[in-house]
Amino acid sequence: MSELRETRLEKARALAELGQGPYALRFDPSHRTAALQQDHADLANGEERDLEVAVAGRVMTRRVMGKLAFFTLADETGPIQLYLEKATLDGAPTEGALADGAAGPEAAAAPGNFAQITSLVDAGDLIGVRGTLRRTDRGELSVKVTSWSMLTKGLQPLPDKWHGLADVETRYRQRYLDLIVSPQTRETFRRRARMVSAMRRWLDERDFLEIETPVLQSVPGGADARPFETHHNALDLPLTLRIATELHLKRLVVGGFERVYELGRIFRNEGISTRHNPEFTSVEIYQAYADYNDMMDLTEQLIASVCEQVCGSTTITYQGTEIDLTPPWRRATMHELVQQACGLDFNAYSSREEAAAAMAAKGLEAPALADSVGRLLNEAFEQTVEANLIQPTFVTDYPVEISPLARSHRSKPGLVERFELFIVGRETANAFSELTDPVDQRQRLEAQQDRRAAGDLEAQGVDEDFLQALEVGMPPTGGLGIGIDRLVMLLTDSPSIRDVIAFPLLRPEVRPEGQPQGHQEP
RNA sequence: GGGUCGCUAGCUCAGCGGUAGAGCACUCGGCUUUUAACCGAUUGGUCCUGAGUUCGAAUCUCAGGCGACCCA
Repeated sequence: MSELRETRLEKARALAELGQGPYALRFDPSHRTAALQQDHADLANGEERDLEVAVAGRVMTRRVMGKLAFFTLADETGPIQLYLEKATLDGAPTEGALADGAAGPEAAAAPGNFAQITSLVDAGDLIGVRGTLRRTDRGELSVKVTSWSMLTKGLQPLPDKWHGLADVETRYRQRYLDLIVSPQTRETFRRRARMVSAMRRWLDERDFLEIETPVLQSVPGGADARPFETHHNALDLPLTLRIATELHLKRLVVGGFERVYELGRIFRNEGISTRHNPEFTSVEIYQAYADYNDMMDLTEQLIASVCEQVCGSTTITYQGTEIDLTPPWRRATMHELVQQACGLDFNAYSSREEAAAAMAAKGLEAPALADSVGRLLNEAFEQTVEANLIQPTFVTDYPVEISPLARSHRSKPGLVERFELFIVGRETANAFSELTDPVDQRQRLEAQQDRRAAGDLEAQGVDEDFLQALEVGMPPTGGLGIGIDRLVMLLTDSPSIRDVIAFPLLRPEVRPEGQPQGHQEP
């Protein structure tokens, strides 16, 4: 059943007998393949260039024809063809083919060498080669190999070289295989890394200080979500994984850091979908002496800048739809948007019953948990507006009931100075003029706790330590949180959050009892 | 949580009640300009698991597992 693996193990033993690893210590590539492709684009078909190069990578394909063979070798930057000629590999040693002691003995030109590389090297193996450059008659830049060494023998075959890895489950469970054979997957994670890096650079350049705050917390807060629960043994202390970084970053603002941010992992004990993974990455940004209007400006500039750097433009295509991220973005209040979408003016309702009746008349659902006009407004928004906000839109001025950490609106009773950013129908950012009044904040959190007692598992608790910090005095502050994963989805045209998380959470794979992990057999 | 779809060789898939198949990969033979190399031969299976219906189940039914998508 594991004939493939057994065959490869035998080859590994044969290589060991030849003094060829098969698990080398190191190798010194002189170039990466993309650089060679670029630097020698001028080399004409059939021409050789007398430049000694050394490249290392994974053998992706093999084409053996008698006394000549072509392999495709890929390093991180891409592929290059290996030109393997029996006459060259079995002939007299050349000067450049001397063994690299640190890499172990190399098979330099010697009788039988061609047979060895063609019979002992499989697709999937990692090898290092030395040779000169040659562009073949068919126009493929190649390394004409004079010596080679096995760096790591692969025991498992690669996925189908033509169809690649189509099974999504395998792509998630064995992401390394996906990365080996799917250029698109590699590009997605490169782009993600560039995005995160660009974001940090943008913030650092503007004097924002990145400070890490605790993941393990006694009181989860800063968001409406259920936490993961864990336990500290030595202190015999129940703890939860953070559901937001908000409350600690605000403590830092109290402490005098006027511009802080944290880009890191958040954990929410919730369902999984194309937009949700239980652990995900957010960046929260706090700027003293700023309000939510400033944070809208900041959000536009930050995201547009990152997009420009990563995609080369602020106009992108997501799943076939053109998205224009060029600032400024549309700003509209939640009330306006709901009224436009379904004709209901929530300013006109003085009781929940009135609002619920109006919603029912429009065929909208009014769940029992939505026990106020404000919560119903939010319901109406989610049911009629949210999915249609395709181009970037700041939705502003939320009901106070669903925004316990945001400052009351300067002129609109019952509302707070809050916005959420929607792009392609998805919540991508959330921000407020922060609530700095400790008395108001206590009342808001206590109201949350009452809801929790009444059965709302996502309602927040009262963080006394945070309230104490507010009593010391927090400057007026604008706060912003951006969902990094959803932004990566947007900028990499990925339909699912699992496409932008290297190892998304999956149920453990069931394996036959007593069988080792992986696909190998006993 | 509900609905729909999927799970067959290492990979990509066909087969849909009558002996488990193809391409690629692997193994062997041939081949000095291939690039999905080609030609010939061979090898490879817990048809996701379990129960049921049937003379006979990969195929039909039920339950379960894992996944995808949609909905809440």
